[in-house]
Amino acid sequence: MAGKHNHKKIEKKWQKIWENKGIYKIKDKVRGKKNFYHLVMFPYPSGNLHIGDWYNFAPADVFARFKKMNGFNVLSPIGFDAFGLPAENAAIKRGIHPKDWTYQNIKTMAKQLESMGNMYDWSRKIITADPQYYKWTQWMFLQLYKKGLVYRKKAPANWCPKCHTVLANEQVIDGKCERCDTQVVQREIEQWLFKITDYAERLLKDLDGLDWPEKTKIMQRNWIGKSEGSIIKFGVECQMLNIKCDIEVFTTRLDTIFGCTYLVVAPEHSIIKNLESRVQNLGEVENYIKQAKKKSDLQRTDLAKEKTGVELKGIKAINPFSAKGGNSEKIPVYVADYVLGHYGAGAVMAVPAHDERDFEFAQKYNLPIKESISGGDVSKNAFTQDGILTNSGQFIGMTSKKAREEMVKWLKENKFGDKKINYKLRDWLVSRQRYWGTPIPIVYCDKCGIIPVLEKDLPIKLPDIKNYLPTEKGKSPLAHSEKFINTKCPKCKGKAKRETDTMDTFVCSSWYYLRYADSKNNKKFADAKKIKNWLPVDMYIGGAEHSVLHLLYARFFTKVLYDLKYLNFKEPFSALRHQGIILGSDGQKMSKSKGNIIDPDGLVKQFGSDCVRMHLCFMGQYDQGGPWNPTGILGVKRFLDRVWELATNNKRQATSVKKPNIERLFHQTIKKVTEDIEKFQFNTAISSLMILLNEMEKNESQLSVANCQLFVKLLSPFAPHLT
RNA sequence: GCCGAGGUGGCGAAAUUGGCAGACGCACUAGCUUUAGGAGCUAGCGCCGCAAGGCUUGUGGGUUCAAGUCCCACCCUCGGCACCA
Repeated sequence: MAGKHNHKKIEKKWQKIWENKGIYKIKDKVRGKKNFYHLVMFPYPSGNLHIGDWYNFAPADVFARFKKMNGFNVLSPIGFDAFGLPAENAAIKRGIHPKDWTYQNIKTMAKQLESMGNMYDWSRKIITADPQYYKWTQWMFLQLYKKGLVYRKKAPANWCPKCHTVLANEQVIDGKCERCDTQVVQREIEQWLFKITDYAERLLKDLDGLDWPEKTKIMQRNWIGKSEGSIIKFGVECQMLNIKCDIEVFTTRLDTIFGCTYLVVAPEHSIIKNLESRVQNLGEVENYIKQAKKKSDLQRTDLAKEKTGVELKGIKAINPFSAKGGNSEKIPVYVADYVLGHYGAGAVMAVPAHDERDFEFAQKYNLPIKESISGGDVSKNAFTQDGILTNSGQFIGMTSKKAREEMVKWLKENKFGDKKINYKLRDWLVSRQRYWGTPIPIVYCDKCGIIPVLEKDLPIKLPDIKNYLPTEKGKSPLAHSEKFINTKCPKCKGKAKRETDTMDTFVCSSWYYLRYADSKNNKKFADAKKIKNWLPVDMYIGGAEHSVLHLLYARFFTKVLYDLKYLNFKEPFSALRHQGIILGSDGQKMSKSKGNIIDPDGLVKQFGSDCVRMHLCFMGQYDQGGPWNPTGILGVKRFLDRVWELATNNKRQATSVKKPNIERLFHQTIKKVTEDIEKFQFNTAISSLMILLNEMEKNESQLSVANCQLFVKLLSPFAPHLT
């Protein structure tokens, strides 16, 4: 064994031995061992394994091996998130069929993954674009459908003009498409949605018990955006009135209601249509609404600096508190696009004295500013904090908090409103007008209407069509395929047509962690017993970019399946860790155009997989990332060569010479490495191993074979191929 | 604007129940060694200074025998949200 450390030969050798012996084929149960489900977020087949993928998978494998050495029966599976826009766009760009492109990439990437020497159980591999897999994605859709959690709606949707498809709200970043950076526009399309909002409260509450980064939990909480307030009915008065109606508003600051000097409704608000005949300046109003609708979401927020609106002339609202007091005060009603149609009641009571937005609007349109909470100077600025009520009838002198309680009581007693909780979370739009995705298992029958496909008819296979390019009209490419669309109605057996949209790829990844437990099952998405053996996931590792998307959707699916009694747990991922992002040596985000991409294959060739794995662990804090240092890896290379020298020295005496310092240092290092890996502090674990090696070399003559073997063992989660 | 994370040598970073700041590594310098090296070994390496000595954890205050660590104010960088009433 002595001689220079030849990583290429050794790594190949061990990888072959591992494979032949099948030591990473994990049994569902091993006597005397506890199961540990260790999972990395599966990659999408982009073409090549990126250094960022390595940074996710390599340190994660260190943790998995560590757990295994600690006596757990560790499942560490891998697969491919194969459907979706990124893969499809890349294929289209190269003029290759998405299927060919994807499966070709999977082949290369599987090979690259094997070169890492991770303890993956390849026998459980899943590919979400395989019919055996998406059969169950479709089955999931049907379960949600049965439970009333799927609905169809024609509504303005985020449309990416370049990808030719609708996007979920979560996929629109700064008004642009998450994938191609194109400005997203609003477009009216019929589409399918999942009622994730039904689960808002549970998605919020169940975060508390999770061992997740606090940051991620906060991001999810903010995304769900719970706010507690009240709903208030303002009476409406028109000239020549015989219509009696109300405008409902939502507020969290009921205590400020005596300062309300006008109402604002969103351009989408139904009151405008309903009272059309009473609006004296209808032309002006309609024109304003038209202008507002033209704006994209981005423009609506970009124009935040300058608020605009139009009064609905001829319509007045009556504050219920003043109405009851006898001298009902009539206040004007405006339509303005700073009020959102989809949140709360789509209308607000404007209190310029105590709300910055209303203040700005009131100043611009010369509306009265009436103080109702003391503590600020409302002639200069809106005073938005809580305080003591003034100018507020029977509530004068109360604190804001107390007033809110008393005023809700009053509202309820007088039937003018009630408490109300609102969430920012919106339903999950899952229709995609694209080829490369799971077909939605729905059929349209002239007689029976919209009918779900029967479970026994699954999977509805994605046809191999040549014309897979997205269309500008907003029709899925599947609409071209006569063979695909024409079918029989599952109910009346008459002629019917298939839904041609495919599902958002996040649907595929919302349940894949369950499939690994039983990836080849033909009868169920996974056997209940096998699920019980492994789930929930004990440690989940992946990028922070999924903080709200994938992680929220997966939690939603788990809860639905729990309610349907398929699962006995409510949360899929008990513990979660994120890796940081590795930047180019120039400190910039890696990209082909900047030419700063680090190629992991080249590094492995030059330094070996152990060295690359270890360097990634040594770079710094795992969740931090940072610029790639091109020379830093040399230190790890030297270290591994020195370990090799020490470990392969045949002349070493078998009997241990008791050297107290060394023995003590061994104990300290074992403790430190153990604690640090548990905490994902791989960098300091390695540094302690380096310190130990330095000491060992200084006392080389006194080292025993056992010392060296122990050292190699300590090192083995990081460098599993050594010796 | 709001929420979150962070700011320590030339570089990546250690160290926070307050106790010698800079472990470990990269780069660098000198010497040894090698036919040669971008290999190996030995030594040095926060900054200023010939030295004695002084200074040093984003900035400014404060608490303390003692502060990177605690308190107050502010600046900067990164990530997220963004008219959510």
